[in-house]
Amino acid sequence: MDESTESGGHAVTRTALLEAAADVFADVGFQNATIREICQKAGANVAAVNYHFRDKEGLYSEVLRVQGRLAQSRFPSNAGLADDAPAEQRLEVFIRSFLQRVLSEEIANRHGRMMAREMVEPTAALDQLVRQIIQPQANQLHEIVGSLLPAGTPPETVRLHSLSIVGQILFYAHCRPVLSRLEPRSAYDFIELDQLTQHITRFSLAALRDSSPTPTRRRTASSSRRPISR
Amino acid sequence: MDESTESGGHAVTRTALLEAAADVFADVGFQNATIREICQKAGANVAAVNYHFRDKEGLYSEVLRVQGRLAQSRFPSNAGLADDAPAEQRLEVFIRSFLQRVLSEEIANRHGRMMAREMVEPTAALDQLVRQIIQPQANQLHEIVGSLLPAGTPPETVRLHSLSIVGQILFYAHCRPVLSRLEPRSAYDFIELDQLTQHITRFSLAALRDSSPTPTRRRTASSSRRPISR
DNA sequence: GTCAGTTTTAAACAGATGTTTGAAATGTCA
DNA sequence: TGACATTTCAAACATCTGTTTAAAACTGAC
Repeated sequence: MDESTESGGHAVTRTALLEAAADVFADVGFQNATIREICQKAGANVAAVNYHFRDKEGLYSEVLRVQGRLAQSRFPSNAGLADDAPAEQRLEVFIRSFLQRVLSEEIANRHGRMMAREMVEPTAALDQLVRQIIQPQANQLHEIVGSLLPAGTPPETVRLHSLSIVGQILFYAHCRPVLSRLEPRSAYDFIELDQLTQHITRFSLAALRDSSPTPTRRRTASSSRRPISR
Repeated sequence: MDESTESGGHAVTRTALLEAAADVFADVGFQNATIREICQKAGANVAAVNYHFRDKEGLYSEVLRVQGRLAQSRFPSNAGLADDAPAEQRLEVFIRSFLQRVLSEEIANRHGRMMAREMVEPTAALDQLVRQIIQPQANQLHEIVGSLLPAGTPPETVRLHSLSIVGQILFYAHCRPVLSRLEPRSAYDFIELDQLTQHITRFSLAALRDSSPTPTRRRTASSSRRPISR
């Protein structure tokens, strides 16, 4: 009953389920995925999921685990760049591999799409994901951004700048449906990785270079200074 | 049977349904919302939705319509700013009201949250939304960004820069679950509108000022030049 | 070949959910 | 008031979906 370690033993059905489930979950998300569709794709009986993974959620979190490891080896964050490479270069590499992880729809990349969904409509698995995958990447980006900003920049400012970079990247993952409707015949549908990487890198580097003192409170036009209510 | 124009006649149930539905749809999205919960909140019978709006989707699109008009008057995009105000100022106002529309969780703002959901997990209503709401805003932003970039900047570059700005904004709307988990005790949960507006405005203005020639193709480190497959 | 353990299977179960129905209630207007 | 249309209601209907069950099929060691 302990399946926690995929302990060899040709569990062909189990593997087929993981494979099919990855496809379906990445395509339609946890909620909209049906066990029946997954089992059909896997050529298995409806009861197979419950037998091998306890329940739908067990299958989901296992898929997340497996695909996570897969993605990590497929698109390593540092992309084989030396740790002492110039920060500008490390930023570009970080942005490129992030874009690949999240945007690429090749078969290898169901993880990115699952992550994108998990960010917007979280399941119970998000906590684990944040700890194991998102947090380390955030730290890495903070380190890069920190070394691109003047020494002594407060951590909060570093964080805000990092988030501005991540936001630009994730936008293309989250809002693709809107983009393709905005300008159907434009290049939106057919984004080239290099072009996008270069734009976001340049845009962000320019912003970082020009980082004015620190955005501590300054009154501006028509500002109402009210917190965004929760 | 033609309810297309809300033709007076004190249809109290109809109104209550629209009100309750706006709450529920904004909270949990179209899929996860149940007619039974909406009707209970509205103090109406389960059949009421089908009677007044044909079906669940009819109710949804009507809610979207009504809330759209409401939001437009609540958070006007130009925020009462003169059309000939300096572009820098127009950008700041644009960013602030966008943030308000999308992030604010006050009662008035169910539309922003519905839009955010619609962008990530579209329903049939997205086409209409893009045409009526998103497209005009995109044009407005393009105009602002265009006038901040050197004359003669190709439209594609203007678009990329605009998207970088929108991405920063929407990030906070879409990824809040992740943010609050990343640093639970930090200011993530309690974002102040002014601080955020100022950061994104400065970040973007700096990037726009420094807009290098045009990011037309240049080979960089470890670049693989492969399009992001669809 | 037998037998214990594992895996698969068809069927049914249980609950949720959008929708329909036909009667009852309510409102409108002459 | 009485006749007609509109609106509400409880109940049932039809699907869909995750899960369980108990029997059957399979596997591998002896």
